[in-house]
Amino acid sequence: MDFDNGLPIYIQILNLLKIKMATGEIKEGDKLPSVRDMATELKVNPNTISRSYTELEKEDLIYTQRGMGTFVTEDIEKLKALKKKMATKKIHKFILEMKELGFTKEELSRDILELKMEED
Amino acid sequence: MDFDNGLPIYIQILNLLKIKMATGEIKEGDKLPSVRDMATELKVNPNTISRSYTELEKEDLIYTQRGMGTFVTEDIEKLKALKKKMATKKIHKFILEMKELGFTKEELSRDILELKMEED
Amino acid sequence: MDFDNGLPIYIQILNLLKIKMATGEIKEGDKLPSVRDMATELKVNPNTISRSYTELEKEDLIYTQRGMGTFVTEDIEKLKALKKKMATKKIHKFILEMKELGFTKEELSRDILELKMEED
Amino acid sequence: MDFDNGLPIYIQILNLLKIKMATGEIKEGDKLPSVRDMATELKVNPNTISRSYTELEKEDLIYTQRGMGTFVTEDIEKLKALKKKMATKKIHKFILEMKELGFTKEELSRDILELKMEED
DNA sequence: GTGGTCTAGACCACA
DNA sequence: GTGGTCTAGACCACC
Repeated sequence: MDFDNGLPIYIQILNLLKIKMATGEIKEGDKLPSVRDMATELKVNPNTISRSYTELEKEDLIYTQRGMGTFVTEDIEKLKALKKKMATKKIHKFILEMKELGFTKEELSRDILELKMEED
Repeated sequence: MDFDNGLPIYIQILNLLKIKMATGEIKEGDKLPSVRDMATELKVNPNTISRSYTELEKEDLIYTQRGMGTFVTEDIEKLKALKKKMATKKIHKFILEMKELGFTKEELSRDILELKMEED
Repeated sequence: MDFDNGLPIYIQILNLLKIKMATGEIKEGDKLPSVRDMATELKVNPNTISRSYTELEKEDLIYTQRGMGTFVTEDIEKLKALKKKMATKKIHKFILEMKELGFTKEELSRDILELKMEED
Repeated sequence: MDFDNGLPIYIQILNLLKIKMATGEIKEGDKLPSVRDMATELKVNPNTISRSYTELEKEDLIYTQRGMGTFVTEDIEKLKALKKKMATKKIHKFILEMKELGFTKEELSRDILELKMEED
């Protein structure tokens, strides 16, 4: 796992966790690794992990129990909403940017399918 | 024109110019506004505009003639390539991210078309 | 009963007991539930209850008889004083904070009455 | 200025700034001291100030201009709303807590006025 | 053991 | 000069 790109490390970790929650790789109620464990595993300072967790907690996606650890929200609806929210946000942004470049949605729809052919 | 979001202002301006070049709103050989003019127009520090121009010059998309000003490249192929390059880059990034969220290209292709219906 | 907010759980429980003593819901000489019973009832670690009791004992509001359990003080004056102490402390803090915000006591006195109208 | 009490320093500073904004001691558009300046002035680590600023920015009460500094929101309505919000929140909390102790609003209203007599 | 806070000092991008 | 991020290491309260 690299953190080369320009984004802050704590954001990259936070996004990683969000994706895992959205795809169900991490489920409701699951215990997240302790701040220290995750820090050593990712070779990052504990403060950095702590910050990722704090941000996620502000979004009500995880919660902490004092002295017990950090857990994914029990509210499965939040996790479902997360996936949908992340997806539509990305799609809208994509279409907006491509429109600026002069693409219509039909072209995009077709290009994406064709791209599939090339890559597979 | 706001520069509220997280991106550096010089990047936002740079992208704006790129899009104008890609869509033909600015054509090969066109003269760009002087650093100072553009700075006052966008209410931005001249250094910021200067940096945008410098970056574009590094990409051979514009060039400066001392005492004359800054101009878009005469090489029309570069501009055509620009559009294609920007588009494919965005598309690849988009598909990659959506795959992480568990979407297939077929779903994306369909979703984009459906999205069209809702919005039009 | 939730313990979501920022306050330490043992403080919340301690305050709860204090209020019950101040309002007479728990009376002088009453036996308190055992640490273990209260812990299971409130779904909390026994250590936490233990700490609440210890703190109350330091304030001479309760006492323990080895092998018998934990009891509210027999000194009825202490309980009366408790109510007054808690009240004046809260009032002073409140007025201090509201003064910082630029409110006079007259305004507060009036606002509280008006607030009553709205809520009843 | 002491930071003795239990609250995190960054919260205390944050609250201080809020009060100054609510009372108009700091006005819309005002430039706040730089992170470093305020840190040396309050004899606190710059990170701590930074955190206070970050939290206030999340509440849209201040904003930062890259490389320029940190400023109070231009939106005067936000500042007015702040005062009202802080006040009602404190009042409600106060009344709630006093009700638990068995006080009616009429008693509170009277007690606050009487308290005035004592203190002046 | 857990997370939360704070300090000290560093580097970076931005204007 | 500005704020943003990160590391290193420490202390604390809580469970």
